Amino acid sequence: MFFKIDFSDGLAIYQQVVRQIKFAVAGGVLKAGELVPSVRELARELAINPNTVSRAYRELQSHGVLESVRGTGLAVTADAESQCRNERVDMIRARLKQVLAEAKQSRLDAGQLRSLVESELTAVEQREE
Amino acid sequence: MFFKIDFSDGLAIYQQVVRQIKFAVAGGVLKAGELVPSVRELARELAINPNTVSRAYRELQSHGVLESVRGTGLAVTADAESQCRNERVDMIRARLKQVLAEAKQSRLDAGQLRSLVESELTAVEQREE
Amino acid sequence: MFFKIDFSDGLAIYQQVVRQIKFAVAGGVLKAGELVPSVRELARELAINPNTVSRAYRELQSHGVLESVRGTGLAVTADAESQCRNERVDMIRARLKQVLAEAKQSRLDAGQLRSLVESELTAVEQREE
Amino acid sequence: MFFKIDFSDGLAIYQQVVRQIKFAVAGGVLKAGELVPSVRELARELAINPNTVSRAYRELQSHGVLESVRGTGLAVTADAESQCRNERVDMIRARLKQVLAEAKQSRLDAGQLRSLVESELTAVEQREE
DNA sequence: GTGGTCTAGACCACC
DNA sequence: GTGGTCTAGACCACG
Repeated sequence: MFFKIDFSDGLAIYQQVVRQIKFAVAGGVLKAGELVPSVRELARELAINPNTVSRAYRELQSHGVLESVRGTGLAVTADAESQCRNERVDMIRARLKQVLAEAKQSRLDAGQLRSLVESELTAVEQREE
Repeated sequence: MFFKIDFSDGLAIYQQVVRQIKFAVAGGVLKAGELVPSVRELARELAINPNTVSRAYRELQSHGVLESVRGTGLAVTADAESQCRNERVDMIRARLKQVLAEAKQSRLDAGQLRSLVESELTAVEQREE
Repeated sequence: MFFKIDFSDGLAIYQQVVRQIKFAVAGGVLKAGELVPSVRELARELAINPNTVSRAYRELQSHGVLESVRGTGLAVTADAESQCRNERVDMIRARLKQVLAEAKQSRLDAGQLRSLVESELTAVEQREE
Repeated sequence: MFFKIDFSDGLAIYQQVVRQIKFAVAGGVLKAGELVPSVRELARELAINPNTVSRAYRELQSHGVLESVRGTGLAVTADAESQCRNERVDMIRARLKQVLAEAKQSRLDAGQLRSLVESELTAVEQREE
C-alpha cells in the first residue's frame, strides 16, 4: 500500500488510517468502486492490529467514503472522491494552523519561522519527486 | 496566564502544558528564577484538574526546566531559557514536518500546498502584530 | 513477584517500586525484552493503587529502563541491564553513605559502629543463602 | 551548631532535626539541663523554616528529651542522655538494616557488597579525625 | 499558602 | 486483556 503509520505522532493510529485513506481517495490513488485492502491484509502491511484497521474502516463507512459490497469487501463510494478532495485542504489547513499558532505563541521570530517553513516546504517538495 | 488548552488537539493536556511552559520560557515570557503559577491556580485558570497540572510540572522538573523551592512553589531554572530556546525550533520543526509530510502524501498539488502554507503563514504573521 | 513495599520507609512507594525494578533488572531477575507485571497485577499484588504503579512505570520509561509495547505491556529495554547494573552500586552507596554519616555524626564510637556494621553485614549474608 | 540538613535525604527535615538532637544528646554534646538553640536561631543556622524547627522541638518534648523552662527556652531533660544513648544504636541499626536488605535484594555479589561497605566505613572513619 | 503523594474510579486506544 | 490520561478528593510536609 501507499501509506505509513507514525506511532509517535500523537494522533491515534486508526485516525491516521482514516486520514490516509481519505487522502488516497482525494489524490485519485483509490478510485470510486475500487476495493480497499482487506482488514487483515492492511493490518499485516502496516504492522498494526486488525481491530484498529477495522475501526478505521468502520469510521470511513460512517463518513460515506467506503461502502460494504456483499461478500467482496469494502469499496470506495461514488461520491467519495469529490468529498475527500473538499475535505483534504481543510484537514491540512487545520493542522497547519495549529502548528503555526503554536510557533507564533512561542514568540519565535517571524523571520526564523518563515525560513524554517520555507526550508521544510522545499525539503518535502524535493523528496521523492 | 498566557496560554490555553485545546481539548480536541489529540495531544494530552499535560503535554500541552509542558510545551507551552517551554515555549513561554524560550520566548522570555517566563524568566529564570521566576515562579510559575501554583498547581492549583493554573488548574483553576485552565479549568483542568490540579493533578494534570502537577504531572506537567513534574515532567518539567525532570526535564530540568523547573525546580522546586520548598514551600514556595516551582521556579524556572537558571539554564532553562537556553535549553528551551534550543528545543523550541526542533519541537516546531517536528510538527511541521508531520503536517507537510501528510500534505505531500495526500498528493496535494505542490503549488496548492505552497500557496496554502504562504497564506496561513502570512495570516499568523499579521495576527496581533 | 519478588519484591515488597515498606509503607514506613519514608521513601515514596512509587520510588520503592522504581528502585526494586531497577534492582531486579540489575540482578538479572528481569531480562531484556521480558514483560514486567501489568499495572493492575502489580498493584493488586503489592496492595497499592494502580496509579502508583503506573507512576513508577512511567518513571522507569523516562529512565529508559522500560518501553511500552502497544496493547501488550511494558518490556525491559535492551540496554536496561547494563544501565541498572551501573546505577545499582551508586544507589546503594548513596544510602550507605547517609547512614554511616549519620552514625558518625552521632558520635557513636568507631569500634562500636564497625562491629554493628559487621554483625548486620554478616546477618544479611547468611540470610537465605 | 553541629549538624546539617540533607534536603535530598528523603527523610523529612523535622525528622532529621529530631534525630540529630537525639544524637547530640546521646553523644554528650548536649548535656542534661543545657538549653537548645532557640527556634529562630536554629532555623536561621540551618536555613530552614522556624515552623519546622518548632515541630521538631515539639516532637522532642513529647519524646521526653526536651522540656520547656519557663521564660528561658527548652532544656535537655535529666534522663535524656541515657534514653538517647539507648535509642541511638537502634536507630542506626534500623537504617543500616534497610540499606543492607536492599543491597541483598538487588543481588549484588556478597563480596562486592562487603568491600563497598568496608570502603565507605573506612572513609567515614578517617573523615575529620 | 505551597508541592508531593496516594487512592479511587472513570474513559479511551489498542491487542 | 493492556497502558495512558484525566478527574476528584484526601493527607502530609514545609513556609
